[in-house]
Amino acid sequence: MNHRRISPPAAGKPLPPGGGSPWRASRERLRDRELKRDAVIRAAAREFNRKGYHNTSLDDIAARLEVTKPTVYYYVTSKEQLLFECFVAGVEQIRAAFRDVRQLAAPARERLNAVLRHYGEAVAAEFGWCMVRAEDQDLPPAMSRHIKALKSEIDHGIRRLLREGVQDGSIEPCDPKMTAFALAGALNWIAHWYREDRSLSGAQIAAAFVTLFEGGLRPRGSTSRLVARAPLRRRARTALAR
Amino acid sequence: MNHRRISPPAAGKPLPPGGGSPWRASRERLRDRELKRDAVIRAAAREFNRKGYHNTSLDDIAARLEVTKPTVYYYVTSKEQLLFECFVAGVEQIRAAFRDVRQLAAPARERLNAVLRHYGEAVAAEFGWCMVRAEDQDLPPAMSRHIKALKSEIDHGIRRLLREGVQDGSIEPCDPKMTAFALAGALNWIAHWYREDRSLSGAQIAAAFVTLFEGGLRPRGSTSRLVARAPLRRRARTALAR
DNA sequence: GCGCATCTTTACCCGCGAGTAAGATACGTT
DNA sequence: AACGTATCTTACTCGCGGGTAAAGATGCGC
Repeated sequence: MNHRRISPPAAGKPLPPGGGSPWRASRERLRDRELKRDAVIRAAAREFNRKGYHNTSLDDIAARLEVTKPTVYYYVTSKEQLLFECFVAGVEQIRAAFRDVRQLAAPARERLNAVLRHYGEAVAAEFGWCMVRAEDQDLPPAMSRHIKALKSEIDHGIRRLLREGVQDGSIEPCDPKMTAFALAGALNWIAHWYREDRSLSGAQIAAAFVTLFEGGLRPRGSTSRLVARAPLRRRARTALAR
Repeated sequence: MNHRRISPPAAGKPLPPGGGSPWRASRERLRDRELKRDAVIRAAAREFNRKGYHNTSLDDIAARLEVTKPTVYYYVTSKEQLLFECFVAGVEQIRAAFRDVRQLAAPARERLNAVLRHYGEAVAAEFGWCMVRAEDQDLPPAMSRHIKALKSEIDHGIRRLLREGVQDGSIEPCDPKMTAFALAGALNWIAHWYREDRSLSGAQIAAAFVTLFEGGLRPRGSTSRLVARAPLRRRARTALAR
């Protein structure tokens, strides 16, 4: 998503022709302010994504918006808040995925897959980096607690779906905690490399991952070709611990 | 691994009783220096792990070692180098895993599993955080390139094992690139949460992950109980895209 | 065209933390 | 004892960057 397409030109309603009440006018102004505020947050997300939180100065963000630093502070109270807002925006997409899926009648594994696909897309999207790489260390305690709560909510949402899946038989029995960590980890990690390698869309990546999660590496079905040709390699010299 | 158990008391040879040549003495001093240098790097790794790279000052590291900042600079030329050394130390463990496994006669999937187990343990260990969360953004170009090369080597090592597995039939056909990303991502992510939740050992986590990677979520074997009881949930209100 | 609110700028402050210079201390060697 | 080297400390420098004060610009209602 390119914020330039959205913020300064402000595609929305070009103020109603009837001329408005004083209230109307003030509401319009407010709307404008929030658009600009969003643009600031988006710009921050982009820069954080490019250079990392600590390597991004507010001057950088301001420059990217072609304004000066105090202007940024006019819309936001601190750098921390900027990161926080990005985080929340990213997480919100995932929470939405859980809400959507709750309405479905499908077995838990399919609902889980749907969530994971949205999850992966969110991580690959605008606020993915902020959502995933934001360290609670960088934020004041109140925000940090809030973020942890949100993360925990998502984590437990996944675990819950896993448990339900084991119950309804659509998921192989497993440790929900470890499994949730593995799934979320694989998806979160997308934020680390997707910046450099955008050869696939977020949706494609998510789909590929879900396929792996579902089926696993070990071949299914006909066990015939399983042992087909394990070529003899050099003699084992080291006993491989564990 | 607790560096206090290792570095200052210096478990190794307590200087040979024969008394030494002047050379001997100077060698002993050198040895001492390198022990201390290691202690510095370990201390840095611990602090980076606790508070993050940017939130850790060299004064912090020095204080942890009960020395002053210039002492740290006596053993190391910059903060960046500190991070770099930690990174390399962590990666080295994983490279060792690849070397070990190359000697094995097992099918590729088993060799891959062995690598992944070592990988997971390394991430959960002392330098795991540095290896995994170090952003190339934080390092000067030369180091950054070096790190990327090492990362790439590991990545391609995994992809190669995947391809070999598909060839020898021990691994279900898959996209090696995406699969490698997923596997490594899940394991890398351990570094994010293992600090807070140490209820399992690195080896246990790695084992659990490998089990999931191998088998996947979808139940195997008898398809009998698969459709057993998918309880009808609320009607689907939203069409779940994709 | 005046006054007021909104928005943006210029010009600053200031603390933190990386990095250093130069002097103490300890110790082995002669 | 006297020197030299390795090690560590005290006491700095200095720039970056988060944050702010206060003065313009812009525009809207009257």
